[in-house]
Amino acid sequence: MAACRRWKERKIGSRKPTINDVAEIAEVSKKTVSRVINESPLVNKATRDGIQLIIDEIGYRPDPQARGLAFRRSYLVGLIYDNPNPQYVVNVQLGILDGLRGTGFELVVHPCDRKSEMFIEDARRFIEVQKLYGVVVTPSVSEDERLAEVLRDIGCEYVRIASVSLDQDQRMIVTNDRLGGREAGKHLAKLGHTRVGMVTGRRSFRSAHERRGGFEEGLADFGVKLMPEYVAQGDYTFESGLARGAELIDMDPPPTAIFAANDEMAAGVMQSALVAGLKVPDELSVVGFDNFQTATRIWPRLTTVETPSREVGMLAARQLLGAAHDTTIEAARNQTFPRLVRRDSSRKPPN
Amino acid sequence: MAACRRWKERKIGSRKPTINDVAEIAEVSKKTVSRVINESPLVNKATRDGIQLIIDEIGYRPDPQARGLAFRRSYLVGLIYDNPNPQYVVNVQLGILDGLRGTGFELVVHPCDRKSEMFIEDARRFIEVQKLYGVVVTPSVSEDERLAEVLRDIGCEYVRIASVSLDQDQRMIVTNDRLGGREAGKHLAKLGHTRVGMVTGRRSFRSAHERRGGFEEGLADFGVKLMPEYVAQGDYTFESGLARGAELIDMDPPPTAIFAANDEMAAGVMQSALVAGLKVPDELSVVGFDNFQTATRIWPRLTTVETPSREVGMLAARQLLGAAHDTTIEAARNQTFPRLVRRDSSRKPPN
DNA sequence: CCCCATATTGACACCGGTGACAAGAAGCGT
DNA sequence: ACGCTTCTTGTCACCGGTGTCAATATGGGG
Repeated sequence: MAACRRWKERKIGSRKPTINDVAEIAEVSKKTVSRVINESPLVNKATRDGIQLIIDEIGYRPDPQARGLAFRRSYLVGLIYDNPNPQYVVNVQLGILDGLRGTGFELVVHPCDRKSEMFIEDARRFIEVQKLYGVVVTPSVSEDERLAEVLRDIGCEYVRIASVSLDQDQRMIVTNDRLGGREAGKHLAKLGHTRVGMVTGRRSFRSAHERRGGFEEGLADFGVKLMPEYVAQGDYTFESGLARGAELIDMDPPPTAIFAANDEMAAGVMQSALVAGLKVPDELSVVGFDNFQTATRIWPRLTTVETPSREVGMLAARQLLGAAHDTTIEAARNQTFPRLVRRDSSRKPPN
Repeated sequence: MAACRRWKERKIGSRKPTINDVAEIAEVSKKTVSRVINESPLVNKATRDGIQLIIDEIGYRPDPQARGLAFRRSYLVGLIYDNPNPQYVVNVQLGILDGLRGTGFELVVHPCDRKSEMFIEDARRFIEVQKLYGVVVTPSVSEDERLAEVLRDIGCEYVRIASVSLDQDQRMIVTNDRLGGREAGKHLAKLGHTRVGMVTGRRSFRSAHERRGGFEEGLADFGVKLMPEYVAQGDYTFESGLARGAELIDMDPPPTAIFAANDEMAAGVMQSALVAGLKVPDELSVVGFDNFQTATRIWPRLTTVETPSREVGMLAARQLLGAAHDTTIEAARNQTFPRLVRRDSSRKPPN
């Protein structure tokens, strides 16, 4: 084998080795080498081993562009998102990369603006031009059926991440936000809260309805009812949490606990409580959703519901590739479950 | 022109049009079409216009893979980072995408672990295999000279983002953290603080030294000295801010103001003040660095120094591509300047 | 020993672009 | 009219892989 290293020095120099180099050294046709790198079963074991040895020795890596050209698709996976929360995006990204590691696939990011009328055409062009192998779509774009249709139309593999199953086909990772909301509701009800408020998420996000619905269910499990007048419409921004929180606190009587549909809004609610001179958690309990960094940076530290977003990304990537290497040992899970993280912003109601 | 659309229907069907289709419709050789899409000046204007019309009409987009194969490089830009702060990463990412928009380049993300011994080889493989056109490197990997050397070695375009200029060649975006530290120092000194503490950043990060050095300069501008015993070694994590903050507060006499080298640590310091029953800003002023979301989520809202990270990303992308389209109208700026954001966590010292 | 099915390999065109170079047309001076 | 530039375009091989199909061994049955 040292021979082939010398061979390499002389013949290839510092150039990146190609399939032709491997073929020449192994004295076989490039097609045979191609079969080896594609793990075709039609190669004699001895031949395969010999070629593999040479490949390892000279450090040959097939060129994804050439391969893609011949295969008519690339070794790229796209991440389509319009989620404004950086922590979420980065976590999902990391998760996808976890799932992609060692597969030769790379991740191309593509934020988009769902409000723009061009975004569908944009995404389509992006996918078609790059011949993406597949894409992962996060909320809230993942809820756009037009996009899903385009994806099916152009025959691109895809996985949608969403709080709830959106279609019959299984190309989804479901985060079960409803169960998360339920955890929050049960938690507050068990603590003894009965006059409970909520700041909901942006109406156009599916998760907003799931989280609210789940919350009501969780309360109902303990016979507590979420009264409509204690429900304020937020939009997942800190500012809306601040404003709606202030309104709820201002009611007579005020709620003894507020569930905000995400941590950003929960931080807003806590700040409005602070401004109003209300002590959290003694006079007001607050529960959030997401368990992002903010949850532990504010004081008191926020009780919240966590969705394992990095794991979600990994599962999405696995599912995407599973469609390729069609036999992953086990069918990857296609959903995750939220869990309650108890911290210092919730306790039993006063008196 | 309607003719060529009909032509398309009949001949191409729903297939993605290729350069051959364009050539056939225009009745020229594919090489001429190639010249048009590459904006070669060696094409007759009439010919060019005719071909361009057809291209637009049938919606032809050159295949980046084929182009890349022939050009021996891809139309991909890599982002290499190991920065743990999601907000920073996302901002830079968005900025790069801003700078890439409309150029046909796409962004491939590649987080890495600087502590791993393989990370250099990893990055090299990533770049070579994907034949990246260029890469953007963020702190703190950007400070790794071995990586820079590898990049030069394999002839990959690159731009390093760092707090201070690291090499003679101009492949950098400099964020001038020293000036930011100075702003913080001047701010506290002007408020009248003289017994000032600091929690520094991780020693191995260049920015930590810049921010500290700048801070000392800013204080010195007003005759204030940063006493070594009031300097605590942090590592940019919230936890270190919490611990070092508690220690500083515990000193006798305690500092009347603390500058933390990033917002995460500042949040920690503020939490430790809260725990110690110290009122911010009345009894203790706190200033951070970064102006990330956390700064406005905690209470009181944090006075901090902002680095325009999205703009940094955009400039990096521009500079990268500037090397390609070698005449951008004006030489893009290659540095940014921090600015102080005054909020509620700093005021004049007590008594 | 011959015939045929199976296992293994290679030849060749092709994916969709590009570079190098040559060829044809047009304009110019003589 | 002729030779020489300059402008414009085309031919052909090539980038580094793949699919198709044919060619060549190999082994078992009659």
